[in-house]
Amino acid sequence: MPASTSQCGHKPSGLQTHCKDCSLVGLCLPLSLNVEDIDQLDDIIKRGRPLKKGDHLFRQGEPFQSVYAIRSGAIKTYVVTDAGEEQITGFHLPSEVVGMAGIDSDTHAVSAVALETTTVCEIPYERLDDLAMELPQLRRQLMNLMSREIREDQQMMLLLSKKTADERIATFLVNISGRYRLRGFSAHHFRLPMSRNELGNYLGLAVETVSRVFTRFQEQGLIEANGKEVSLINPNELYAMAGGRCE
Amino acid sequence: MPASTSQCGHKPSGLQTHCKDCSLVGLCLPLSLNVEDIDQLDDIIKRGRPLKKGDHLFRQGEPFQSVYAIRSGAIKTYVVTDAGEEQITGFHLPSEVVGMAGIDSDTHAVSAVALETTTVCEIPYERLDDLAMELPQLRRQLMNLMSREIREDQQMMLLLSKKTADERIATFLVNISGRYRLRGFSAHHFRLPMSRNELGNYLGLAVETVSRVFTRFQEQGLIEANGKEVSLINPNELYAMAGGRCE
DNA sequence: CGTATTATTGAATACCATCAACAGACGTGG
DNA sequence: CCACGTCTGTTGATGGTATTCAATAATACG
Repeated sequence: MPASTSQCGHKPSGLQTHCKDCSLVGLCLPLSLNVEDIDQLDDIIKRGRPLKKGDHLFRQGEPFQSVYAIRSGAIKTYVVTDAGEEQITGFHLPSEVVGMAGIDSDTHAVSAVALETTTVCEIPYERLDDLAMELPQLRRQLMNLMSREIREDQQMMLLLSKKTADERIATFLVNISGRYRLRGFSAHHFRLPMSRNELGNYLGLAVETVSRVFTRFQEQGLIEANGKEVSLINPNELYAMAGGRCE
Repeated sequence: MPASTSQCGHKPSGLQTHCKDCSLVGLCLPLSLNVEDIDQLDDIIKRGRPLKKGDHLFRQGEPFQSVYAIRSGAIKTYVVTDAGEEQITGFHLPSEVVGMAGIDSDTHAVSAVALETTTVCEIPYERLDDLAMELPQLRRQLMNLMSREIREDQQMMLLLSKKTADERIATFLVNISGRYRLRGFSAHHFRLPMSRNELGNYLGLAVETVSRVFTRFQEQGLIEANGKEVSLINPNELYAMAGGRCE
């Protein structure tokens, strides 16, 4: 199954696509730019060929030159400790921008890898920074994106520090459901792009715990799950269990 | 004891202080600005009277108007869940900037409270944003600050997700030690501005666990602790235990 | 079609939280 | 200055939640 891009009306943008034709223009960096400004941003963006599942977009420690907006597919970002264990820091869907944790150093702070076939827009940071000088809206949008990421990471700290396994999974499901809806996909039925293992890693749980909670949620009639296919049967209950704040 | 400002040569800046006279100029927002640019930044900064321990600098949900650079003292930031429980998202020392998680909304995303007598520089965001248009260095520094915060939050996610209680405390001690050294204070002897309770909350541990780890570390000759006074006896061992990455 | 990876389920263990009691620090007011 | 109450910190005993270990089942992949 060709994943997300086929689930709704989004056109999988071809290599030549421009920002103004992209269905994600209302969510992505160009948000609130006027037409001429969008063209300027468009000029500095490089559109590469698709990444296959498992391909790295960049690796922790590599020279930092660009940030990347996801056009289709899904990306996970992760950090590795000295001990070699990895911590997934985020799953990223179309319109989201990855790589911003590397801005203040000359190397990438995280690694980014495709979870499925994925296309991205590469945005050279030097040129983006120049452009941000001229376009106040763009500068604000950049700051907003980073601010939002800080807020989401802090919500994640809350989750990892205070929530039970059930609450973590519920929070995750409600959160990703909302993000799919924002992008025009079904909020109640979707295919998770990540494995149970990656989900557990991200949520601070063992794989087995993730599995157990999924089966328990099914027994309780909260969800139906068949591998990575998930349907939310009782979103309200999940939302309550998640403790409200999910986005 | 009048806390941090008396521990080394830093002059506790009076109300009239300007950025160019501030001992923190090499760590704070003005970093890498030239003299004239610093004056421009200086013009938009409001310097208020000190906050007493327990005073709120701002509260989650209040209108977002400014970010704040800490001049002396210490601040904790925290989020509260719908259930009313709080998660501390950071402890902040002089030269650090708080409030940036609220940039992309019109309300503050976290609350900020003084842990001891604290002075701050208020920086109205609208004017900072305007100034960022003219001063490329300032814009970069702002982006750098946010980028760094994202990285630190992600390291925190790693800690909360993967580390044991011992590793968490060791990581915290090594981290704050380095931050004190950066600011010209002793790296091996300091007074923690937060309670055991707050430390546990931040690190995802129960108060009792924090207490036990502190006593165990003392028995092992790693530290000496007397309430909030802490000496690092064997920093190398602590560093190893922390798993390297601490900043 | 066979192998490797991923997912599920069960049993035993470990780590930390919780509960409870006490000790010490702090601050207030007598 | 000391008595008092409150808050914070320490220590011990117990229990729960999630991990770990182990085995099997299902899925993906060449």
